[in-house]
Amino acid sequence: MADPKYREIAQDLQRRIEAGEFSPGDRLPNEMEFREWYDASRNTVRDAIKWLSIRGLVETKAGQGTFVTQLIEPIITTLSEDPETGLAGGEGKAAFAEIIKQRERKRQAHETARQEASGDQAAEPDTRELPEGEPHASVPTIEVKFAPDDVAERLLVPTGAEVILRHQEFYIGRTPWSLQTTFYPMELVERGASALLRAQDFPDGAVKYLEEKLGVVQCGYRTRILVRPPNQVEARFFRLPEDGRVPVVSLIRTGYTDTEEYGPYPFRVTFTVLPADRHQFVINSGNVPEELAAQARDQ
Amino acid sequence: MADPKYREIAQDLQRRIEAGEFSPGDRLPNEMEFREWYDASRNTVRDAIKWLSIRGLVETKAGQGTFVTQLIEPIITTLSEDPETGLAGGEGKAAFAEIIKQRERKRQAHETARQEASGDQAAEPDTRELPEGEPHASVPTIEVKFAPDDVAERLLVPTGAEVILRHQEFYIGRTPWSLQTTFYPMELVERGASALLRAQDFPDGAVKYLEEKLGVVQCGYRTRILVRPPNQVEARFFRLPEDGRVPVVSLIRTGYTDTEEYGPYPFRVTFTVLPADRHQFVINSGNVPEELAAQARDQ
DNA sequence: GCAAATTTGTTCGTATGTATT
DNA sequence: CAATACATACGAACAAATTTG
Repeated sequence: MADPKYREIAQDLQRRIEAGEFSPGDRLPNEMEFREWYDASRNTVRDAIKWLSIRGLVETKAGQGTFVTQLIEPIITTLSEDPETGLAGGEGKAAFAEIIKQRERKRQAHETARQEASGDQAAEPDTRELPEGEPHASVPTIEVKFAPDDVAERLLVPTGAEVILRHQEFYIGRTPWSLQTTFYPMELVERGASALLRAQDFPDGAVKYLEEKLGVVQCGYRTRILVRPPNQVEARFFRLPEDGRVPVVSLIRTGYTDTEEYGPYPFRVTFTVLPADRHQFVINSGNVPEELAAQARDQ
Repeated sequence: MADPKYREIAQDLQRRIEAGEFSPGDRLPNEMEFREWYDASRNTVRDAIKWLSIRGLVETKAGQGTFVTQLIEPIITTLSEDPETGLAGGEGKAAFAEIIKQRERKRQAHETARQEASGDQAAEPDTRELPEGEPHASVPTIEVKFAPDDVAERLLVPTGAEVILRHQEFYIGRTPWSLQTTFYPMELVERGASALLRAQDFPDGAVKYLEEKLGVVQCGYRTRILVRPPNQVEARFFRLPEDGRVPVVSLIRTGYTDTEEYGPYPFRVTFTVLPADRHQFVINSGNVPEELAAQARDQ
């Protein structure tokens, strides 16, 4: 009992929103109106709105008003290998194919839904949109740096050893999609993989290049997934709301090779960062019947 | 340019914290002192602290003060199958073994670190602690319900069909760890799996039980991963901070079976919820040399 | 066990700044 | 340029949680 007033207001508003009194995208009454509704001061109303905003239910826009958050259609990334192509999910170009496929599925689902919509109590139409435009990558930026702790630990090189850093930004049309940074030990360049230092894309990916150039075959990889608040660079790139409510997912993928000469060792570590509010991930284990795998809406 | 005052203060404090002027767990000066430091009103100082608090850098405790957030040692869950045991990661009992193993590794790492600590500029000691006590599960609660949309879609039953819901809470010692709810189609009970309705644990897991009882073998499963704000029940169970800054990770795992009689079909869907600030996930693909897999600290 | 002191939390009022229409 | 709506900033008072004496 006896919640503070601003939370009572927030919860009443949450109830109203969830009851459908306001729909996603709707503008809410302005602060002055709420002041009268709830007989509270403007600051208290603002506290309530802030509480809802942090929880992602509403968004405020200076000069415009407060709006019920529009759900975002999540982009889904498969992190397990494709059993057919054997391709690693979630990285660079490999992910391009997936977003295209997902769009196609969505289009088909819409068709089906339209045909079935002869029924009356039709489920609410899914108005969420995937970002428009083609997926593409920025030109990579290259740096040679001293390995920070976490990179050194993963590449099994001494802290402070020189490593190559290749950084790319990915977009879907004009929507920022992901930030990706890969570290390679300098040793690969010394052994002849000089193209790692050139600021240009590898058409089939850097892993493929290393395989062809040096015979360094990726025999396996480990992906670590964690969730954290965005740093300033990330918040700006992804245009995340100022209030810091949207976390990012960080994928840390260490690739291993195994040669007779050197034995097994890690040869690259890739950090991929994505906003957590518009990305989901899928892992298939064993035999998942693709045709049944529900394209269920997310809870 | 010209950031608002409260953000200038917040960023100055962030810089000081990151520079080590205050260490994790330290109490910061109180609001009145900050008021003098920055020549700002108490409310402005509070706005700055709130900004840091949402980003997880500090925590406020009424009557005590504001503290630099203590890093939490993440619990790591492997979502790919164990190549030896073939066991699904992240679920119920299977996860118990992992936390035990992780603790053991941590203990060993500490030993090693102590021996190497003869060096001078020793890396800061990792003071983060894993939760104490043994992992254990609550007695399951059972319900028979009409399938909500998302469950129905995943189990390929009509919306509103009856399903069995088994819910459990997992703890490590007295620390809440995860909430787990599994839905089974009613049909499994009709075919004889009546123990699904009994409020008791399956010592080897429900999947094993269904295999032995009905010959329903899980041939594969798909795990969907998403991040979202906690609902009220989750926030209370996990004792998440009131300010709503800690999101939860939701794992949705659909298990498939494939029989000659019925063909392939989904036979269960499990929703697992974990706080995102103290959990990380790992997926192994291909051949990852276990002895090399870095126990790196997280960025 | 209680009372005082300390510290953050809530609520009001008011004025001015900034973004958008 | 004017009107509207949210954002920032200050001041003040009291409430609630916690520690300390």
